[in-house]
Amino acid sequence: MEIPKPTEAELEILQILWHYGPSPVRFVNDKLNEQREVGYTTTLKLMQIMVDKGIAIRNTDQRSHIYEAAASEAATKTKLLGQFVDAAFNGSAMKMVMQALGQHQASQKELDEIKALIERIEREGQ
Amino acid sequence: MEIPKPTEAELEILQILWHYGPSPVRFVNDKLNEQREVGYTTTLKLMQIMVDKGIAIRNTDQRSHIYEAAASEAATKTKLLGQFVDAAFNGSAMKMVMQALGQHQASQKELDEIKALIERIEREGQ
DNA sequence: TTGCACTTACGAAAGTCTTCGTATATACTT
DNA sequence: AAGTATATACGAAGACTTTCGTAAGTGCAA
Repeated sequence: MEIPKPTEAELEILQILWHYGPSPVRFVNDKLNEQREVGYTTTLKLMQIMVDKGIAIRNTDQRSHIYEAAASEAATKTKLLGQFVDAAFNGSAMKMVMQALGQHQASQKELDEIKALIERIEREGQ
Repeated sequence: MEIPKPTEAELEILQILWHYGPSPVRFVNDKLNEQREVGYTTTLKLMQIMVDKGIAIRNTDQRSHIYEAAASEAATKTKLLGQFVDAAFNGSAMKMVMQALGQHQASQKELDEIKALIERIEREGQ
C-alpha cells in the first residue's frame, strides 16, 4: 500500500533522479558509473524493481523509457530520517541533532543558518 | 577487520545492552518481547552472530553466557549517523540538521539546549 | 536488407538477514 | 535417580538485495 523504504542502491538512483529530473536508464547508469562501476542491466533491473514497488514511475512512450521519482526528495528524506531516528536515537530527533552538532565541526556560516532557523521557529511558535 | 555496521535487529539488541549493561540472552529476549514477539532461539542466534562479527563480546564463565556491546553507544551512533548522512544527505550533516529542525517541532527547552550547544561550539572554535 | 547498436525483459546466482526447529548439554527438584 | 526446565549449538528455510548473463525486440546505417 505504502511506498516502501528505498534500499541503499535504490536511494543512489533516487538522488540522481531528484537532481537531474526524469531520466532514461542510460543516463542514470552513466551517472552511477562516475561514482562506482555498475553494469547497465543492473541499473535497469533496479529501476524496474523501483517501478514495481511504486518508488519510481516510468513513461514508456518512447523506446527508451523515462523514469521519475514517485515521491519528492523532501518527503522521502523526512521519512528516512524519521525511521533512522526511531531506530538509532529512540525517536528523539533532538538527541540526534545534538550528537551531529557535537562532533561535526560546523562552519560559522552553517551555525548562523541554524541559529536563524531556530529563531524563526521560536517566532512562529508563539 | 573493522567492526561492521549493525543490522536493524542487531541494533535493537545493542540498545538493550547499552541501556542495561552486560546481560544474558534470556534478559535481552524478555526486553525485546516487551516491544514485539521474538522467539528465544532467534535472539540467541542473533547474539551469537554479533559475537562472530565482533559487535558483541561474551563471557562464557557461567552456564548462561553474558553478552556485552563491543563498542560504546556514542561511538557506534556517531558512525551510524555518518553513514546515514553520507547515504541520504550527500555527506552534509548540516543539511540533515536543518531538515530535522525544520519539521520536528522542537520544544523550547530543546531549542535552548541547541542554542547553548552552538554557543559553546562558537566559543571553543575561535 | 543485412547487420550493428541499443533497448527492455527475464531468470537466476550469490550474498545477507531474520526466523525458528531440533538436538544436545547442564542444572535443579522431587 | 528420573524427570523437568533452561541453556547453547547448529542447520536450514524463506525473504530480500544486488548483480549480471542471455534472449528478444527495435531502429538506423551501409
